[in-house]
Amino acid sequence: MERLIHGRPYAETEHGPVFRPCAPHSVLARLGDKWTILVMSHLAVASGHRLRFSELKKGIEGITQRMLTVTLRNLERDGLLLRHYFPEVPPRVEYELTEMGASMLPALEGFTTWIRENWPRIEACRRVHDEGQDRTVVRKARSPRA
Amino acid sequence: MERLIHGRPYAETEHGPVFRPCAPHSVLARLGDKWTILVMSHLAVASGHRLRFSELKKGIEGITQRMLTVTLRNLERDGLLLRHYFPEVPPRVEYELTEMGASMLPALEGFTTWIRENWPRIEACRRVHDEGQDRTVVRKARSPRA
DNA sequence: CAGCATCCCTCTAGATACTG
DNA sequence: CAGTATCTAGAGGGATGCTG
Repeated sequence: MERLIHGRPYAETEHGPVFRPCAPHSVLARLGDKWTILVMSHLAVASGHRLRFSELKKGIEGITQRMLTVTLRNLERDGLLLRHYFPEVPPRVEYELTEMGASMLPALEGFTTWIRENWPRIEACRRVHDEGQDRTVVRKARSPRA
Repeated sequence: MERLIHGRPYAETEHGPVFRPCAPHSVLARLGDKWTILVMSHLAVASGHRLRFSELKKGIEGITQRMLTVTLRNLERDGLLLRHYFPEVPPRVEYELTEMGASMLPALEGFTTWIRENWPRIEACRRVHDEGQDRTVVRKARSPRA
């Protein structure tokens, strides 16, 4: 028996529900990395929806050449991004979201709205929780991350 | 000047758009980790919307005690999860999503729908791309991850 | 039962140097 | 300009052992 809960497929078994090994996870993991969403967002708002490597690098504070390259290659591999190479001297490369890539951000919009609305509360919860931990001993914060 | 694009705030500068240091990223990074969504999904569909530690462990294939504990503590820290401790012998602990936690999965639904619809295409793109790389030399696939 | 503590290994991101 | 190659520090995650 296959059902959907919150858009996720799962099977009902005798031991309770079991969720699928999770195709969504692979996508969420990609989005959860440090630079992917920033790159996609910049391409989405760019005039002509295209940007050169150096324009992306300038527009994204703190990204290194290497990480920009890696992020772009991963997006290209997933079919979310096109790479246009112009063999000039000096070389010019332009990046552009594919149709699928461009359709992803609007699909995410409902969730980003939720995040914006709930973020202050999440932050407040973290502060309260972390203070409660800091009795007499300084402990490592649990995955600060960002 | 502050605007919204796809639900994300950004500022228009003389050098082009600059996105905020990204509150959403911290949330997406949490969701992108290996177990968080599985834990939340199980709690969402559980009868009574509560599960014991051991029930979660049994319901999530492959998770270790340590990772389940870490995941639960992180969710608790963010105010997405409540921990109910019953000082019996042997001890019993039940976990339950908070109102905020329960509201997160429905907010994510639009996006998980997008993922389900586009996942086959993403997979196909990856296969094609990876084959194109495998000329004469076997290279490491770029972040297989899942 | 529901954990915490510890060890260890892998993978990632960042820094740096070099190149077509 | 737009990368690639290499090195390293640190986080994430698994295995194991111990405990209130």
